[in-house]
Amino acid sequence: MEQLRTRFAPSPTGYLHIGGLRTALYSYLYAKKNNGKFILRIEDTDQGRYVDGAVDIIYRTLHETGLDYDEGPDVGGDYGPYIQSQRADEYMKYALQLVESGHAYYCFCSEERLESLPSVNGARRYDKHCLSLSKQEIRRRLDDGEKFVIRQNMPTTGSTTYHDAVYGDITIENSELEDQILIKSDGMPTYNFANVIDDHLMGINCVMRGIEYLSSTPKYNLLYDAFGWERPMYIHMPPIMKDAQHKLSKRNGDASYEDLIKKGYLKDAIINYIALLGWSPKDDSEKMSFDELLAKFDISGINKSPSIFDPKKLAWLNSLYIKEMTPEAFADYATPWIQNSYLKNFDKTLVCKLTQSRVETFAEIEDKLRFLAEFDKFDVALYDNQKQKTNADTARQVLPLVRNKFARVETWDNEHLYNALVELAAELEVKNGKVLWPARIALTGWAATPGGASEIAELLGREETLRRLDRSVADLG
RNA sequence: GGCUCCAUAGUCUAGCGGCCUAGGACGUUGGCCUCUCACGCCGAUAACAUGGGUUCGAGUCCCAUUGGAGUCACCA
Repeated sequence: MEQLRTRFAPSPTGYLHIGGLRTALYSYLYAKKNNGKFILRIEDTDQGRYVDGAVDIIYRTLHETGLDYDEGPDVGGDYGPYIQSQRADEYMKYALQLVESGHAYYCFCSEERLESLPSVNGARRYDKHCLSLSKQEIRRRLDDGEKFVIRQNMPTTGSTTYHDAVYGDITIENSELEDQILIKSDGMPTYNFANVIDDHLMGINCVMRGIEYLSSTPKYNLLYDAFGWERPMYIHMPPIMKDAQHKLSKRNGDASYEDLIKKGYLKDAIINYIALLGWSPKDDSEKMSFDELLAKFDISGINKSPSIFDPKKLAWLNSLYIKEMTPEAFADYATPWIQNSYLKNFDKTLVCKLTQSRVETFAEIEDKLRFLAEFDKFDVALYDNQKQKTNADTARQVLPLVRNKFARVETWDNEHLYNALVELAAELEVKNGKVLWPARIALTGWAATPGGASEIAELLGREETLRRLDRSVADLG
């Protein structure tokens, strides 16, 4: 059997979007599942939209996420070059072949004439005006150096049907098809044309892409037919939405892969989550490693309807990946966030210990412990706690004793500090909560904190702990 | 607007005529655990868009309506 060859063909116009990444993911998974090849091709036929550095982002993101392509601009291959602007010469040749066979024709129409065309149902349609030009006239105008484009000559009757692996059979009336431009007046091919030529030349027999191409696929097929080439297998996928009405897009400032990484999402969680957007495994698996994804992926699990990107679920998945990291790995990954904030002045191991099970993204670490850096006067009502039976009055009695206990603690760590507090409670013949609660409030001024009084005291250090205790006692009057 | 496609809870989804008094997950929420919070564990909440068919039987098939998406560029 012929080897499966599929490709990811992005345009270097900026960051790699979540939708694009998912397309690459599915293509990669499907290719690998079938012992096929996954190819990267850069579609830069529109110089106007080229963004510097965008190509590098594509390479980097794909490699970082493990979507290693077998052939591509930076890794080579037998079908290169893999950048369309470097294959520019090829396209005209094929377009001319189509002109020769009558499947395409020269068009000299001016922009003004095009704009004057009547619009039908809200859309202007080219009227095949130049199709009737005589050979001599075309020759003459070409010799005169007139600007031209080459258009595909669509049949006006009949219909075109094709099969999509996700959406099934799709039929479109040929009369709906416009004589689209194949070669632009600057001599460059349009995306649609270059795509077909390159896919064929590169032996691509499986095309996976977004649903936005579903309705132009008949045009592609007509091109394949005109050349007498075999049509590829098509797998279109539904869009990823920001909400019910809007697609996720960089234009609206929606998160790209890089943004998510910067916010502290793990690449495994991102991949895992987007795999689940529009696809589901046969079983009920949710959290899946890359290898499990590879084992379970199947195009029959691809959904037909658009799915909305849910940051909450991504965050949940991310927290799962964070929790399963070893403390060392977590500390390692958290380093940039810690180093770039007030947290750099605190014990990293302790900071990590208190936050690993409490954050969904690394960016949250900073917020969770902000009381370490900011200790302002707080409302004494915080000492009120029904369950522990504490309030400002009980705090006033207990806090000075806590201070004294702490002052005498020799080894400043959680265990000793905790024992000191429990000991105090025992001496006073009260429940632990009666001293633990006010102690924590007095040290932080926060109703809820990661870790308890002793853990926070350990993090603050002896000096700062006693200082805060003194101040809180003073504030109680 | 024309054309194409889609339609299970707030969200992601399972379901391919009887196993569905619709399953899983996020979220929300009650409880347990607990030095508060978080984690973890146990429970709850909420859906087959509507109307017609077909069939002994419909979330599953057909049609219509409604809603949504995509597309209609010398952009990809």
